[in-house]
Amino acid sequence: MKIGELSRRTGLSIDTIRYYERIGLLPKQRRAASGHRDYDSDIFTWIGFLGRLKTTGMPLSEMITYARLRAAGAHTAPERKALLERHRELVRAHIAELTACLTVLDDKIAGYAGSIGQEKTP
Amino acid sequence: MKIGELSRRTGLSIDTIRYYERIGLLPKQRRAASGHRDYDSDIFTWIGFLGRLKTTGMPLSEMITYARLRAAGAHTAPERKALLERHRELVRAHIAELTACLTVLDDKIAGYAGSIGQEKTP
DNA sequence: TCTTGACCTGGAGTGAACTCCAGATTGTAG
DNA sequence: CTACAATCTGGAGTTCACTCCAGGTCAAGA
Repeated sequence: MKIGELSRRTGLSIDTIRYYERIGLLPKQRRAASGHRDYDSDIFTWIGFLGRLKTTGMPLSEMITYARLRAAGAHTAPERKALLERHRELVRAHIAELTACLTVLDDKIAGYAGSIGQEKTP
Repeated sequence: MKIGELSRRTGLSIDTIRYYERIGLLPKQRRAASGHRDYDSDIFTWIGFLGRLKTTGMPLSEMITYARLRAAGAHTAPERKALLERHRELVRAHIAELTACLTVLDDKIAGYAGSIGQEKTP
């Protein structure tokens, strides 16, 4: 699969894919004779996982750390596990924070519902 | 209250407070004779609310929209309410997304737990 | 009064994560 | 073979949300 198709199928722009490769998030890709990058479908698993990390707010720098550990081999598994566990705690905390904010939003909106036409709340 | 104290009590840096004023998130502040900004404690409510919006991922540009509507008077209440309702939906969606990712993380971590020492998972 | 710390402004600089560009190849449909 | 679409590289540019700086004014304690 060429980069254009990978882009279409992952939603990442072509530039982003090349950028991720440059910074070490994606492996230095094997090239076709033409010099064009040639991907096989294994890449979807990895890109999908990176997407999860990204969605949950992990900075690229930390994903790169993870990618490097992964590339370094099986003996880094404990470190990777620890990294994910730390991240999981952050995500949990973030969800809790968002949930609390949601309540505040609800209250605020409820306040507007009651006061439209003559309100004065912040 | 002067800007230094406000900074200490809100956790926003002095520069950030001035920046927020410049971009219209905080009102053009009344000054003491010295020219120094002079805040009263009403500001905490507003800054606190902005903090909620920020935590939930609202971009500054949209907070500015909200701030402008608020400053324009009570007749903008319906618009503000609609803005918050739209935002609330985004937050809900985001929480759902994070929760789903959390499950993936859990699985991944569980996978590591079972395979440390001889694994080969992504 | 002197000094030190807080505050002022306008503007430049920063880091994160892309995004775009020029100029050169390569691949492919007609 | 021609034209045009896709890809390549290295590097510059963009957006967001701050953060820092220079050069100056103001204030409060010894």
